[in-house]
Amino acid sequence: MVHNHEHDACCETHTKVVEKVARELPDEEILYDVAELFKVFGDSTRVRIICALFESEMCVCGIAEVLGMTQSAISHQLRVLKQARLVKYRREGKTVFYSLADAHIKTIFNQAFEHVME
Amino acid sequence: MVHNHEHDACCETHTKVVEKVARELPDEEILYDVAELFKVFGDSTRVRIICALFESEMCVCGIAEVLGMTQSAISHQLRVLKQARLVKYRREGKTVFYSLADAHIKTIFNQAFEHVME
DNA sequence: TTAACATATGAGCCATTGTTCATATGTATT
DNA sequence: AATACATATGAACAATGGCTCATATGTTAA
Repeated sequence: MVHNHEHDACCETHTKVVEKVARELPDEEILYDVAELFKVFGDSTRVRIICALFESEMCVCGIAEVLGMTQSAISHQLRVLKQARLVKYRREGKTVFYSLADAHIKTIFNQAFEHVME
Repeated sequence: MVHNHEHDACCETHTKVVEKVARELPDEEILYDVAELFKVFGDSTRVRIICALFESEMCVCGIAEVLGMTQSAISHQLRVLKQARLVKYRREGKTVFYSLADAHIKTIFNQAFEHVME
């Protein structure tokens, strides 16, 4: 038989906790946005781009050279970072320089580094 | 013609920056692990599970009830969180209680919330 | 040991996504 | 205007990933 947990013993017992947690959980929409933000961070190419930009603003082909990837691949990923408002850019002649747009990024990444190095 | 950026004007001009950034970029392996960590955070179901566990330890079917999802779906995601060493669990009879295993998670999530709410 | 409950897991399906390739857009120089 | 360089973008393909369904494992009580 397929499980139906609406009225099983375990959840009956813990109804108080379930209701409390359900009440205090942040809005669906915010949780979705947080997941979307982490999704952007959840790719090693984008992580490497962000870490490169921690050091200095860079042009697209500069980033491509540092990471050993094609200009097209980098440009596509910069688009993702741009849409998430994580990078900003300025044009200088033919060249476009990208840099980080948000101060929270550094804090988030520092904590992440601490976690993976423990 | 296919672009070849090994010796173009832009990267010639910015060689200094490229070399500096390439030198200071963290190890490949660490950057990969950081991306893997964010990948785990980059799903709204897992974000909701983590936020639920911020409030209280919970059993699997309790989490399933709070999120309105099947026990199987939650169990699969808890496995991912377990493998990333983000949650721990204790058994009490038939029930398994999950809770958060790492203090960095709270800090990372607080910063993420601040970013999406600005 | 049999039945019932709580959780875990493997296979399969559908959707998402990162890269490549080709090409378009934008800018400066001649 | 024509060429060259820097960047952006669309289509297509392969790979990844989350959920469902069925079933297995683990635990307790009768």
